[in-house]
Amino acid sequence: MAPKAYYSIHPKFHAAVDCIIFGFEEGELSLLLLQRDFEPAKGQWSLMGGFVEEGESLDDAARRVVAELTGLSDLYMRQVHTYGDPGRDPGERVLSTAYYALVDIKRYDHALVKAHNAHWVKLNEIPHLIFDHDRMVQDALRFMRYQATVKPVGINLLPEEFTLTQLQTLYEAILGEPIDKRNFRKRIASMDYIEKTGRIDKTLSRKGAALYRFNREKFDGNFKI
Amino acid sequence: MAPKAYYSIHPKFHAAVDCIIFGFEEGELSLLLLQRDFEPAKGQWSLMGGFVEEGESLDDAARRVVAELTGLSDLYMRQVHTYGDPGRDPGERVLSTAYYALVDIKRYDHALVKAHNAHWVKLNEIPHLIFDHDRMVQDALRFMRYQATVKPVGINLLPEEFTLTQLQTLYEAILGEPIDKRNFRKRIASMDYIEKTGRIDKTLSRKGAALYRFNREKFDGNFKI
DNA sequence: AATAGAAAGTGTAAATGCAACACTTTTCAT
DNA sequence: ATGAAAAGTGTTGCATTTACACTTTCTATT
Repeated sequence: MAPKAYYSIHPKFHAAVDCIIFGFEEGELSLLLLQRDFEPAKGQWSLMGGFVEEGESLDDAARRVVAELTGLSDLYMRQVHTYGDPGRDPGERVLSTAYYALVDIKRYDHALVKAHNAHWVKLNEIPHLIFDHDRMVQDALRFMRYQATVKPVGINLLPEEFTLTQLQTLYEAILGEPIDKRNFRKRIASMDYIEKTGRIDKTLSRKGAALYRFNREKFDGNFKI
Repeated sequence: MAPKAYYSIHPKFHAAVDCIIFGFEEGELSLLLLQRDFEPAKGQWSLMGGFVEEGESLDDAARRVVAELTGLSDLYMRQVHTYGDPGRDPGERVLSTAYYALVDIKRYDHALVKAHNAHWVKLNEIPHLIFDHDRMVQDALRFMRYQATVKPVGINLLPEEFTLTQLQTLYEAILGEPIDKRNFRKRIASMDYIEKTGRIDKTLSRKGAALYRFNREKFDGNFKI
């Protein structure tokens, strides 16, 4: 076994997680940001974060922190990067691991979000954030965009059932460019894991649009990344 | 400013870096692994790692750890992922950030590697490693393979000047599949940042092969990822 | 001096995937 | 009855990728 000194001669650090929480509304991506009514950096904007506790994995800490703010515990989340420069937190040294989360904006707990003084902010209206959170957002956005091109993670931003128009608008928001409707629908049609539910949504058009659903089993079977 | 208690009520953790060091020889990728002659886990195989010290960034710690083993301080390195499950290190709780490094196998310091009881091990001969190092290797390999498909990071595994045959063999090793010579050379010819030096290598064939070099300036100009 | 061996180097044609492009259908509110 | 608004639907050209085999050059050997 290792002698205690093997570990104890080395320093320890606070560990935190910071979460880039993406939502989708009005055809645009938004982030859930805190206007901090607490120290440190009271009054400034930041990501939702929190310290890692004893016996808690990084992934669990990120899930807990996001659930504290949104009330949602079943979100799609991915680790992005760990930021460890000395001085990145001017108070004490903290290593922070960034995670991104994808939220169906119809589902989050409005009361919790309000209690934290958090707000959905559209991507192109994001204010300057504290510490290195601006960079975290850039890194998370790039990573999420990349993932969205190789697997349908974006679907986690939509309700369980969605129309192809919603899906296309979402991908236009994620990629930041318009997509041809016919080419888009051709591509979706070739993905057997995006399947018609048979139900029709009539809230957005007179004609009504077919509702689709993501079939995780078919996807996991056909696809490995 | 933040009250001290904001930080001090939270636990601190040891922070480490573990390095997946790739090399290329005999047409195959290898990793530089330690056969540990020290505790913990003496006698077993592991990645080269080390603790993060006060005032040292994660990137700096990773560079230091790789330099301790190879003597090389100018390597291409990238952060892969941070592993923070409680119990991942059976001794004490340690958060470990994995980095991969690419080494020109002609350049490393043989004495240092020998002193650490380290060995180059071909990818398909890798023994079971301690803790979660097996998973780190899998994650690093996937990440490095992906990066190699979008930018020419593989070139960091070759000497300053290299032949097209060497480059092709390297990419075959990275991607794990054979590549057609004519198609490969057509693609390389379209990359103006891989340029002929005018020099000829005669060590590998009677006829001699043109030596090429990576032009970082041309690449950075033409290409953004 | 001839030659055999070994790696370097070179072009074309078919197939596939991707991008561009505009009109019809359906339904409901007026 | 009709106008408005969104849903839905195929084809063609272009570019990229893949498949495929022989010639050149040099030197070590005989």
